[in-house]
Amino acid sequence: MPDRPALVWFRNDLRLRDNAALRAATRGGRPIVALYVLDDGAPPGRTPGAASRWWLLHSLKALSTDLAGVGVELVLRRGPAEEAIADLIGRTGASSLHFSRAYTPWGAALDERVKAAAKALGAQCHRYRGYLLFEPEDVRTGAGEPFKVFTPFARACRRQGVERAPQDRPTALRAYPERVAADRLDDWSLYDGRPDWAREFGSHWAPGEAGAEARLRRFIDAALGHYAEGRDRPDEAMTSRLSPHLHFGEISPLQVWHAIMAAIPRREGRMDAGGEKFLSELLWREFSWHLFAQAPALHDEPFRPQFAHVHWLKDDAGLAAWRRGSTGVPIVDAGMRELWQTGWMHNRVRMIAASFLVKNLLVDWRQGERWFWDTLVDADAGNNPAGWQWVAGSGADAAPYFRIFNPVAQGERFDPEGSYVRRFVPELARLPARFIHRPWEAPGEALAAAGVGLGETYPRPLVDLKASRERALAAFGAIKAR
DNA sequence: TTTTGAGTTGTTCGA
DNA sequence: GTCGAACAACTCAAA
Repeated sequence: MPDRPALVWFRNDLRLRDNAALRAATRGGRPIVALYVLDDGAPPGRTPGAASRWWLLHSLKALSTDLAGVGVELVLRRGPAEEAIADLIGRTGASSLHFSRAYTPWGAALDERVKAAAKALGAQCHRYRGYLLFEPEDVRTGAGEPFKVFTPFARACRRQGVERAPQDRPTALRAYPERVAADRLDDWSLYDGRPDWAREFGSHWAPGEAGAEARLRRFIDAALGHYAEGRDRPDEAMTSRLSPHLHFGEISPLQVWHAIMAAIPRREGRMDAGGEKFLSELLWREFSWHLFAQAPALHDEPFRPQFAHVHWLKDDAGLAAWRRGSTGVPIVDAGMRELWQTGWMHNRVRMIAASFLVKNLLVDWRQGERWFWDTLVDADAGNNPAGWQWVAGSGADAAPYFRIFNPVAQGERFDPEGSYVRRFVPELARLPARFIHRPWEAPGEALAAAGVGLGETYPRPLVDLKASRERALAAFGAIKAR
């Protein structure tokens, strides 16, 4: 009887390096069967959005190519995953199953169903960590409770430390010699290009493990040293842009952590500010998932229950204008158009655009979360709702509700020349810097000279910033009086 | 159990 | 232009 293969189930770990499941499956020189299943068990509304599907398509192509390079075919199947896995175990006689743990409530439930299915067929089931640096249940307060505040959470993580080292990619993979029935990637219609709304994505992103590693290297070489200040500047390319790569697991947070640690020069025990700041951002990702583990309805219910009583406005026209990037507030519109054109938005601008929707337009944060979920290539079931709840003030460790971003002040502070606005809102490109973030205050001659017709080539602001700020203070203030 | 210090990212106003 | 105070208590985490 030939060697019984090991089955590797790829999920959000679309990489060969530092992939514990893949590595364990190949141990002892067993042949492997590599599987990806389209359905991750997500409920309606949490299935991957359009931008995520574009990324997934290209990431799966990259993984298929990488695996083919070592003679292994990536078998594609539709879900339910437990059925696809049972079918493959039956066909190949696989004696073991290896996969990375999922942290979403639906993914965790799927883990259990898959375990049961494998066990029923006599296959050994092995689950590995990888998506996070710290397992959500491993970080606890002195009282044994999960954390609700970032700073003590981060301190606890740093105390625990990151002891593990990333694993190399397995050498000498052996493929299961027989062909297995599989779907064709093109039949999944992850992105059909009609219309070709993602046509620019390819010039901004390189999905796949090689692209992820190149992005990390470039970030460390070119930006890490200036990250502490530069990370807030949407007009400069100072952020890592690793978020989609991390989301799909083309690189592991452990690989990133180690690369940053190796790059940080230690000066008299004090670590470099940029590197330290970036490690802290990685811990924010951990914190989001730590919160998600405490609040499985994170995208749907406010972490602080009293925020369920905020009196949101139903403003479909305002919501539509926000989505389109035609609110009349330049930094907000630039961000929303960056999102549409590239599938990504700078973190600073995410906060500004989200604050504008939630506070100035008083639209329910869930509406914004949903749009980001559909349009971000890094849409993540932990980070996205946690970020929105932070802005809305309903999160565990959120901004106080009276902290309302002034998009003009933010624009002038973080995009001082207006070059970010000029890039994404070309109809304002010729306005002088002193008016670029407040075109409604520009004198007629300045507008005319720049070819701007307010209300014609570029909209007037949807709301008065001062008045809408007051309105938000009143609306949010009302819930604490309860 | 009680107490104490602290908490990502801000804005506005008035001196 | 710059600076400090007010904004609002509240909850968390640890001593």
